[in-house]
Amino acid sequence: MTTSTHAEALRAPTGTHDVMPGESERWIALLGVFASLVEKAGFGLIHTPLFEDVRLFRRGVGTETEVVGKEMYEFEDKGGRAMALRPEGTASVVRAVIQHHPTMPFKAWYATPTFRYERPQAGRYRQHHQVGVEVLGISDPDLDVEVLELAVDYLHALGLSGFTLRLNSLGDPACRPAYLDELQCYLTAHVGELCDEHAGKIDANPLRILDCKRETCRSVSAAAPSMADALCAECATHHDRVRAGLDAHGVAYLNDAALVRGLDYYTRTTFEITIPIEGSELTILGGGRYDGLVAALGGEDTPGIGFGSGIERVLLACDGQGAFAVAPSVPEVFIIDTTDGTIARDVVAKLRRAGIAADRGYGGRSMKSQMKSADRSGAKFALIVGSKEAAAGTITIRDLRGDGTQHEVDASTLVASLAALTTTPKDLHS
RNA sequence: GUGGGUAUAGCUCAGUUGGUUAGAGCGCCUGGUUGUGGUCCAGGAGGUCGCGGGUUCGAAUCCCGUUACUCACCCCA
Repeated sequence: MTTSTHAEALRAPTGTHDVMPGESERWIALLGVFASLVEKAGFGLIHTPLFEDVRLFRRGVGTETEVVGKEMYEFEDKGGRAMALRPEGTASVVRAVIQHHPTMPFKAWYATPTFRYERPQAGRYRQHHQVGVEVLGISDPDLDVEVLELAVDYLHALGLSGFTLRLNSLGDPACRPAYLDELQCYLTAHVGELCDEHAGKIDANPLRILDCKRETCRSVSAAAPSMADALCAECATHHDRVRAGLDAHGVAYLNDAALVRGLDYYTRTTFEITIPIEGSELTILGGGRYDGLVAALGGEDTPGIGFGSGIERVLLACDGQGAFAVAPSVPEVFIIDTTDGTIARDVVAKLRRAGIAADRGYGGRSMKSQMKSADRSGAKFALIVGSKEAAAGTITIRDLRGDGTQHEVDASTLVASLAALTTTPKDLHS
């Protein structure tokens, strides 16, 4: 068991991490919570490739975005094709919809690794994992409310609280271009007051500046024209209906006109959920409507909406709140065989086929050391086979979690004896 | 991409103004007689002190470089 500490030792690449047994039980449980929630709402699981033609993300997410412009894992395959590891979940789903023409509405959920080449820090990875949902084919604002409620219900189902839902409308092609012009004019007039970072971004991404946290930009953006005032009648009506739905259902939110998302495809409803983690606010879920995306990627004009949520960040938040603790799985019984191991070999197989979670000791180690393994395994019972039991055709069952009582049963009735042991206490008390 | 911090045993960390065979706790292994864990006791395994170079009689300790980790900015899940 000697491991090298040399520099050349292989390790997980920067920004990636292993989810080891002991921790992975929690991942299984989280996926179970999410799956059962969204399946009840009519969503079906979709798997799409981890990598796609790089043009999908460039055209879908936008070349000007950080996510695509700077952070994408791009590579050329052996056939010379330009590919990219997915930096977000929506584009692939939309591509699949365009490719397969499912009947509308189309509702799908996913759980997938997501890749962004950036400097890792707390809650930020180069490979992280997201669960999410997408709905295509419906522009009804009541659907927006449903999707938002799913997001909130998911976090509540994990036991999280104290998070903030921010909501905004980014308008649509009827009203956003005019607003952007207006905003750019305003910003250009005040370019001298912007921070160095953003002074050069007025043309590329003016909305971004509204979200800058520096004092200089803040005072400029405070007086900037607001998208909320520039929404066309249709977008305003849509937004009002979404807010009315959330209000009617008691879903708390903050209407935040400065909320900007990092992906270009959003229209109308956009939102994100943040939560305090170790002193700072971390985004754990984000999404919105993307009514123009399908058409932009070559499909028929189809509205869409969805969200993605980072599993690592959500679990970090759970840690911070002591929420969603998941016990590691343990065997029900642990078999100890100090003879030649034949009985352990046969008993463990028999028990597992009977649906009993069973583990065992190996290598003919001493009774003491196998008992230690049994204890560590977390099993409720140790099944002991020594020379005495082997000769008599019996097995000793020892209670490891109670007072240590043990009794010898006939090997042929083991399964029944175990069943009796696990149900007897219940019968006595009821 | 920019800036700060850290790097010693599987894990969490000590290691004094540079000084001889590098330590602790936890974990792991083996024992504490005749077949029994969780407590206790004893013993044991396990470290080119991240890597490379320099200063020095002598470097885990000082200097430079490098890599990794980590935190923050940017951005985002």
